[in-house]
Amino acid sequence: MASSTVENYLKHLLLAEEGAAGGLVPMGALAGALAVVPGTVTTMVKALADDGLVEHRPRHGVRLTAEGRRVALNVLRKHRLVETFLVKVLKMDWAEVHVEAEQLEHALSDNVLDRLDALLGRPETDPHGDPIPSAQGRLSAEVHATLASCATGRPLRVVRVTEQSKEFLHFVDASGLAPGATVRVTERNLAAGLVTVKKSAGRPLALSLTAAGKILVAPARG
Amino acid sequence: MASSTVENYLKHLLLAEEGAAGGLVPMGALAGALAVVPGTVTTMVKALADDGLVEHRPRHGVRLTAEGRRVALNVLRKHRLVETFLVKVLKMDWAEVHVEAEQLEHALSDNVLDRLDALLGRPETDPHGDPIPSAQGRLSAEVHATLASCATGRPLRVVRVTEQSKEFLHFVDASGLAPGATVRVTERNLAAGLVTVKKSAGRPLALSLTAAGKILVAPARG
DNA sequence: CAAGGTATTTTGATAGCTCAAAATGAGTTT
DNA sequence: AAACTCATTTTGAGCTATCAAAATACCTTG
Repeated sequence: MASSTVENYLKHLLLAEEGAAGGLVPMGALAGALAVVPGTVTTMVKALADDGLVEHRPRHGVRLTAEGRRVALNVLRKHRLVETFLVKVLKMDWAEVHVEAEQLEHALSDNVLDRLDALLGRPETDPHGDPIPSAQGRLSAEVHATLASCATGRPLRVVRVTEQSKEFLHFVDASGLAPGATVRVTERNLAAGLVTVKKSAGRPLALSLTAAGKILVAPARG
Repeated sequence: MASSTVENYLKHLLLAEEGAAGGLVPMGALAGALAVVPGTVTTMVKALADDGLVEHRPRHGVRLTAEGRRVALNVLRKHRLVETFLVKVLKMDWAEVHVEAEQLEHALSDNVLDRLDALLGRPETDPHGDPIPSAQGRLSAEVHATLASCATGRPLRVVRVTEQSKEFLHFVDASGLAPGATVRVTERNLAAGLVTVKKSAGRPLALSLTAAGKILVAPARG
């Protein structure tokens, strides 16, 4: 069994690979994600490479092997299903479940996982709209537009929020921008780095481009 | 935060104290329960004593301090509530939940614990009939008779099964002796080390005294 | 091309938990 | 009392995961 440390390295590597050029993740990026110093990552990555879980290109970066990816997807599946359970069944605040799932994902057996999945009706996304890897290790790679990239006018449905911090999620919730909400971009001011959005029944709301970029959307009523 | 190793030491110490003469648990007993060598226990217990979680009487044994007991009860509460959840909500086999709970008990926050408790309707016992410590750390100390100690004839209700092994629990289940069942002791043969029991609608069943001693009962319709 | 800057790797240590095996203590047994 | 037995403790070592800080490699800039 992979220790929870190993599981965390692989999970963060998987997350970092999405959108990393060439799939090679720099050691520093991984160190940052795991909140450890770079030297520690070098040491651990070499051990993971010995176990065939990652491929290490010295001084360039690291990437998952097929086997490492398999393990990482299973951990991510646990994480997202646990989050879904905590929100749907235990009625917890979606801003709090990330930290809880961070612990539970390493303690859940595949057996319990599958029963949880069945209880929840085999959901495809978690409360943040993040896709849940299937038991077979398939991860939806749908690409979405963001509130920062959309033209003004058209109605949009929020489908995903790609940031786990409590503060940001509370803000999104309070602004009525959680997944499922319908909004319209009313104004984009790239120079000022601002976009303004409006819910059908609400006052306009200004967002930084950075914040808006974390809110993924799809055309509404498609 | 106590590491899961520390939590395990304290939990097993709590379990071992029940029924230990003078409340002092010999180092060897703890070593056996934790499946580590005695030297390891000596080392760890000294560290726990430094942290004020246990009291170590060298060459005699160890016992929980008030603080250690508080932590241990919280872990035991998590363990038993998780077991209850796994059986009641996820419909898992009661013979399998012990090992699962062994992992999950260390990953569950107090917050999640309380919501789980509420979801389950604040149960007082787990699926094996073991009492669940309250959030305030109160543990029911009810003493029960066992199938090995009861006189023949009177109707008895199984209230608790004090053994976690898969094999034993499967046997108990298959024999219809799970908590809630009603039985009668029909014969006791101390010389042969056997008791025979009978369910209202069933054939007689022979049990060793050892096995019968693990099945706790109360007078039926009392 | 030499000089700098930055990411990465190496080195030396440490904390937590464990084992094997030798040493010790304490209570019998003879 | 001397010898024996058994639990406990001590000693020396190893593994995993971490850090701080020095060394190294690579890329860019002057």
